[in-house]
Amino acid sequence: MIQITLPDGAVKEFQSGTTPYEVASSISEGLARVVLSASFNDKTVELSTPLTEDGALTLYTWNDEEGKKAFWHSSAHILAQALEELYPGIKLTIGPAIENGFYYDVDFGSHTVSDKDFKAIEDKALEIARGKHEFKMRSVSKKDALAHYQRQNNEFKIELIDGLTDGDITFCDHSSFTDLCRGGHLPNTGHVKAFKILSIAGAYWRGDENKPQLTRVYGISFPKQKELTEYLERIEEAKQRDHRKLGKELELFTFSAKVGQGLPLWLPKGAALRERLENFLKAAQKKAGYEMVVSPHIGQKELYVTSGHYAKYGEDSFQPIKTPKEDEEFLLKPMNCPHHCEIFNATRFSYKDLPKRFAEFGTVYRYEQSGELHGLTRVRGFTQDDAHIFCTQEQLLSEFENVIDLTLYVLGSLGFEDFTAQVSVRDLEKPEKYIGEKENWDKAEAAIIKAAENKGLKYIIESGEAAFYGPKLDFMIKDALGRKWQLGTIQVDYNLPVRFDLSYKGSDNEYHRPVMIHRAPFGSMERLIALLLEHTGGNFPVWLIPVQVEVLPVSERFENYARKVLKSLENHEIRALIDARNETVGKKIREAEMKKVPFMMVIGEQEEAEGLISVRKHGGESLGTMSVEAFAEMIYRQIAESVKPFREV
RNA sequence: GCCGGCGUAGCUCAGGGGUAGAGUGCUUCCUUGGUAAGGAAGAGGUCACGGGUUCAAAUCCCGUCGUUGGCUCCA
Repeated sequence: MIQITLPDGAVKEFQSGTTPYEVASSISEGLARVVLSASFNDKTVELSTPLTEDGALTLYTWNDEEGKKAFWHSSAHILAQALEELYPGIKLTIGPAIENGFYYDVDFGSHTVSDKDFKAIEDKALEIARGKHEFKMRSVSKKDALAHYQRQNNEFKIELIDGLTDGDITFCDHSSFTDLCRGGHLPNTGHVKAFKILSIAGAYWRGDENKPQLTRVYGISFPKQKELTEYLERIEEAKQRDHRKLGKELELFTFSAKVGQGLPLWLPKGAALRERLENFLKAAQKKAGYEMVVSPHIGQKELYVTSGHYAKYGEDSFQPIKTPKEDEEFLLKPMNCPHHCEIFNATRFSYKDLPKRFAEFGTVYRYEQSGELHGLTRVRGFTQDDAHIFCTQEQLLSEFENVIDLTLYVLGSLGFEDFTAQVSVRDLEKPEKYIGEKENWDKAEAAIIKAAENKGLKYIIESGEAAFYGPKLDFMIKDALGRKWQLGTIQVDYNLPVRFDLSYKGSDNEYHRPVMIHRAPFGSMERLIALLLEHTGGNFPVWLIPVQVEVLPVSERFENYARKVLKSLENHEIRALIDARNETVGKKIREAEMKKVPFMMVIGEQEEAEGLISVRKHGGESLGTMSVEAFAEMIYRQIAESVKPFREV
């Protein structure tokens, strides 16, 4: 007999050799119907794996991440079988479950797959699913495993098996299909009732662009058709919040092929929005002890050779600008740091002057690969809300913590509650990617983690995500479709101070090297506004929204009074427009609603007679009639409540 | 940069080897209105660009540019 501990702490006794599925059945018939996978002593097992020792068993259903993972992993097997049957001779590589669905990377040989093939693949997959084929794991010797894939000429699987230890190799069979697999499946294919191919994409073998490119087939599957339909509807809804769509509708920004790829053009409403955001941050930075500086858009090539950026990115950047003078070359600035280093160098500072905090909304230009450009989130010209803090080693920790405070204040004020704090450290296996001394990297990484700990920040550590000159604390935010983007970033840098020979006079009358913190709470104006659009669906908070009020005269007879109201609103610093077109009120309201204007003022006979305004909120709620002054009071109060000033330093 | 999709009126999109379509916006007129679309008329397109196939190309093929879903990259 064996003792099985269940998640609720209950201990039950079973015959040795009992399977997790049988345990589920013993608990209830209902559970047995919905159980999808299991883990035993924190190791993934099949539901059919006989348990032969005491241990803790967890059963997973569709409502658990682990259950979904098994579901989608199993679906990847089904996809692979379907592909193999439809396109004989293809080579399978890897096919994991992902956050939403699964994919399989396949070498299709000479066949080109396109969306026209999706239907056939889906039909075949569903046909396989309906066969209720059991997933069965079996151990295979390394020799047999290699022989299996040598017969198929599948160099990819052979490479995978080469990296495995003999004795640890398992295959999974279902129907007539066999795949190299670690396990974690559904009992059988019959659980999969809905199956959809989402897209295909090129993907490099092992994520290395120097290796062959495979075709990645993305799919998703569900236990019920209805859930697939709902999933697809959610995707469609998310697309309604796409910042590229909203930016066009709300007249914030545009692109022009003539101006160039990835170079946004800001329309009046968008430019004014940027200005409000800049002023918001400037006010907070002023309280936090920052000083604004200004640096030019270009710098001599030598500047970036000194900083090390030229060696790292020179080839892949906008190429140097020539001048009439021979051998003179300038680069469009791809970052502000070197300029700020020279600003620091312009003055001899004593330890009593530090920290120096130089801030600039600096526009930079980076030649991003064409395939990387994406709306406003990845562009070739963008404005960083940049600042560089030059401080002593002793000040580093508290300065870093202060920047965390500022960043959290900024994110909070803008309503970004759901972010991931990511400590981006170097990849210890690829030291060639980084510059600087190991001790300094150790110090810098330790300082970031310490600061995050002190601030009680919940963070994750990502290796290999550091900048080439130093580690970072990045604030990652998801867009409408769940893609993660880096907004705020705080970086510790021991390298540029050396390269620019920065120093300050210490209390010992000796020169010392300052430490540098790079930081941008927004990240960039462009990306911030993109994410803000996707998070709010364009319903910005009142203090930010381009048009706060639309004045809607009921007919031409009331246009004069409506214009007086408009003037009065403007005198109260309220951003208002008038819609004096020859249209019905209903139509004007509808359009103002669609433009997401938070307040509408319908102006007719009654309002004019009383000298008041009647206020309708976005969404339909009526606030009744009031004076412009009373309205202004209300809106001021609302703004004051939604965006509080940064704490005094 | 690589793999796939897409590019038709200002915008959203349908169509598709035989003289270019809708809705919306725009202009003008009628209507003078009360909280999510009042009515009529009109203007507006080298069907992204360049080649090719064909009696005939917006449509099929190739290339370029732009865009988009991924991969790689992201100072």
